[in-house]
Amino acid sequence: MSILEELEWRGLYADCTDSATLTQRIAAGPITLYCGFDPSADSLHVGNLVPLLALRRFQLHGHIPIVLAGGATGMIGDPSGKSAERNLQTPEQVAHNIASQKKQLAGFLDFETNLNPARLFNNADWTAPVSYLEFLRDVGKYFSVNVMLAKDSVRTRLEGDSGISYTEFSYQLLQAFDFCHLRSKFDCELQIGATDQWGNITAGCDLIRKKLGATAWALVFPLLTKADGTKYGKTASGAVWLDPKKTSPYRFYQFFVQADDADVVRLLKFLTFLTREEIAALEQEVQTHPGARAAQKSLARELTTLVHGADALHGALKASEILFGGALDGITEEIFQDVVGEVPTRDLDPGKLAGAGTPIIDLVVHAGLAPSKGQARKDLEAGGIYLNNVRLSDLSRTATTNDLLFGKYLLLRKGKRTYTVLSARG
RNA sequence: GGUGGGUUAGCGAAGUGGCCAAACGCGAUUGACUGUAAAUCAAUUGGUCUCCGACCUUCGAUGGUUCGAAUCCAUCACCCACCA
Repeated sequence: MSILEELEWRGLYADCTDSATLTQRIAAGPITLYCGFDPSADSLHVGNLVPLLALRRFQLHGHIPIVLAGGATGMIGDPSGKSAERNLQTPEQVAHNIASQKKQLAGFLDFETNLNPARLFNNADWTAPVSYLEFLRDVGKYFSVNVMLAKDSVRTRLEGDSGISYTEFSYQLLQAFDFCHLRSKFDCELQIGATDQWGNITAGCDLIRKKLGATAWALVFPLLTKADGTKYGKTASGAVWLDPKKTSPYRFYQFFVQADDADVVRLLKFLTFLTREEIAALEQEVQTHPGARAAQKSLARELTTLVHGADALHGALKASEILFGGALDGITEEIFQDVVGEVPTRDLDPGKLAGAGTPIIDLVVHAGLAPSKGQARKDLEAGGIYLNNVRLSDLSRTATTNDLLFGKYLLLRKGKRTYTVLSARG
């Protein structure tokens, strides 16, 4: 199966500038391709996985992937998919974000192989030295404003209330310049991205044709959305990050375990390297034994291993067992330590537990599980507060030294799965 | 610039002198059921406390009338509509 056929069955093929010639080109031998990543945060999130893994899929098929960090484009801001003008990031922010993302980007591709090593560039390297006058003459001259205005990303903004600044309007030129540069210096013939990048990518293809008289292809895949049409990768508490400091491996694992039945097969195709047969088997499972959620668990296992490694997966599985398993009877301190690492932790003055102890309600507020004592009381009355995984019902209940696990921890829980560990050491 | 209408809790929206911490809907939180699901049902949804009750702070802002104001009056700010 060729890379294009594989993308097709995975549902990753949305559009291509010329699939017939691209098919021929790919059959003829390894192709160099790239995808850019926007440094709008200091970590990648699950939404970035689709393009990143697509690069990896190409590499596995023998092609040469280039990861492009948007050190230049990140200074401007891509208007695609945005309904309003963005605030500019400071150069320090962009530099910081690039540095953090670079490490993550590097983890998904093989830079060491002799055959088709991946490469990583920062577009600031070739964009920053170009003067404004040079840019207008060498790049701007090839663009028709009429065409630029017709791009979706620009048109929706012009039709909306907020308009678009000259800065963001110019964004497509910068991205086109990148593609053109990579085409001439590194023989990069293909750019991939999500469908919202179509306009920016084809701008590059046009520039390459006009300026270099060469061919280049655009290949885009669908945006990762849920069955209800909303954007995938967000939870109530924000994006799901790849950085373990921002989203713990446990939460990362749980995010995928909780995938909807209607989404899980598509997610397996988009985000894992499982084979067609393996995914078909899991799809069968979803239909015959939905309650077992084998597909969700496979998805979560695959991705946690891929992003965080086997050890982190082990910890996340153990923590899940405890946090969803119920009673804490007989657990060892070693296993509990996994939980401590995966759940928010707050310090607690050990003196507060001495003698009569501290009311549970105060601890719930201290742990950040309730915004006020009144709310904490209501949660407790409704049976939604657990100490060490035992439901509490007594309003006047206090926590004392006797409740400490291993002499230093209190495991406080609200509802089914919101936990905080109170650490009373020292 | 003129005339009229509006600004109420996370959002939408009732309330036009006391029974208003403010109907109702959505959202959110908790519980039951369940598959760590969906749907459904129930409770809660300004704060404090000695919590079946009491108190404190809220209805754009400030000041006033009144025993009593989200509600009446004045000024200011912002939004909308129509007219120029």
